[in-house]
Amino acid sequence: MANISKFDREEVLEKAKNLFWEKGYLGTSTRELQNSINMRPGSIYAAFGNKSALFITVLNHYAQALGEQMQVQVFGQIDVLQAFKTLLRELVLSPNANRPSEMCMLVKTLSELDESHVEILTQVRCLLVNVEAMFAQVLNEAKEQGTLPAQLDVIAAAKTLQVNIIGWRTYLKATGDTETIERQLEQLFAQLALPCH
Amino acid sequence: MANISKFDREEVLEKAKNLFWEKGYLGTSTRELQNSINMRPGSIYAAFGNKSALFITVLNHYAQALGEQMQVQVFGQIDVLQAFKTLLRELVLSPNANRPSEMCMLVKTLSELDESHVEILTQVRCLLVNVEAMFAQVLNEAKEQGTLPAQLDVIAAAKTLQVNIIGWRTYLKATGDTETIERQLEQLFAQLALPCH
DNA sequence: TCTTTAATTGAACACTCGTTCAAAAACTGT
DNA sequence: ACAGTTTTTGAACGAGTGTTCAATTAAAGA
Repeated sequence: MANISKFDREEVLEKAKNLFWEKGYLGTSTRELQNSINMRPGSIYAAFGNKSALFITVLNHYAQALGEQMQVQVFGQIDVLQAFKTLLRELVLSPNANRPSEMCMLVKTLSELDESHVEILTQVRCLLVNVEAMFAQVLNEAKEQGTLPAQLDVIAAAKTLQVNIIGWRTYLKATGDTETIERQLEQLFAQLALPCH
Repeated sequence: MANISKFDREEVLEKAKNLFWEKGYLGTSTRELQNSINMRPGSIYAAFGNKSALFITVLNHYAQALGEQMQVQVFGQIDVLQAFKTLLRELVLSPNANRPSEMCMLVKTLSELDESHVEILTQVRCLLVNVEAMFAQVLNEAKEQGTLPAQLDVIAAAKTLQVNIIGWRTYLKATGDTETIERQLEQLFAQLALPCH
């Protein structure tokens, strides 16, 4: 088993992430991967196992980056709800960011693979649960900060957020209609702030 | 150019649809396709061109079936909105239906492919626009029937429906949590019926 | 410095991919 | 029944797939 230095490993995972994110799991060949991360097949297999194991490692790397971004840009802020909305806008509408794909990598993977790739799907499902939990955590903290009504069902609202974000990013890839999504995002947050529903 | 009888062609497209829908465009090999539709490569290529052309034909077949279902099960009914809601519940929650995938085939395709498959993506985008237009048509008719308020912005509501359905089906593949989606579906229709927002 | 251990290389493997095409079979019209 | 046309067949092609492994290079320890 090979040992890559922590710095290199980060860089390698970042490049692999960009390629996988853009082309998908099936659409990415190991040959492209080799060029992208500048490693020869033997080294890759020594360090990561095989294609699917590398992919799962990349998925975890992707999710962890998201978690860290949330930690810094949301939970570290005074008004958590406002910060969350800002991050979401940046993440979904991304006016400038040159992401490999408009889609969330987790959702893209969930969409492209059938149940014959159980290991990968299981991991994706697990990571999506984590994301939803983070959303719930944000909403809870917002409740404590008084920016959301006390009666709000946080669990249900987190699920609604998840569904909408998935829909938004996919819809954007289909239409590019940012105005509509901007409006829907605004409307959803307005709805959350309502005393009851 | 081969000519398949209309009956056979329908059957072939149906089987190809089921395979492509389950495994995706990249995940389906022409070899599997040959077995599934029981045609030899030469015949397939004579009848449909190549893999991507066959796939596009299948996509159109898929969308047309959806359109016909809407025509019969929604526009043919007395209460259009109610019928639409029923169809949606069946389509999204599908308690018994053994569909090849929980996901919408158009969305699955949109998700899995990057811009290197322009022809396919373009067709998917076009078909999704048609679906959204059908939604708008339903809402308009519901308005005329008085089951939706006159002030409703039909175009915006159709987009909201589209986004939510995409989100619901994807979320269901991730979690299998039908109760949540059932609740969200109910909530969305309740919201549409509100005089204003 | 020299031996031992670890990591990297890239050619090669067995297989699958999408696609083609000459030959065989099945129809058509007379 | 026969010639002409269309359709189907399936072996074969070249390129690409994920993966392996003996040989080479680099690192570590004495």
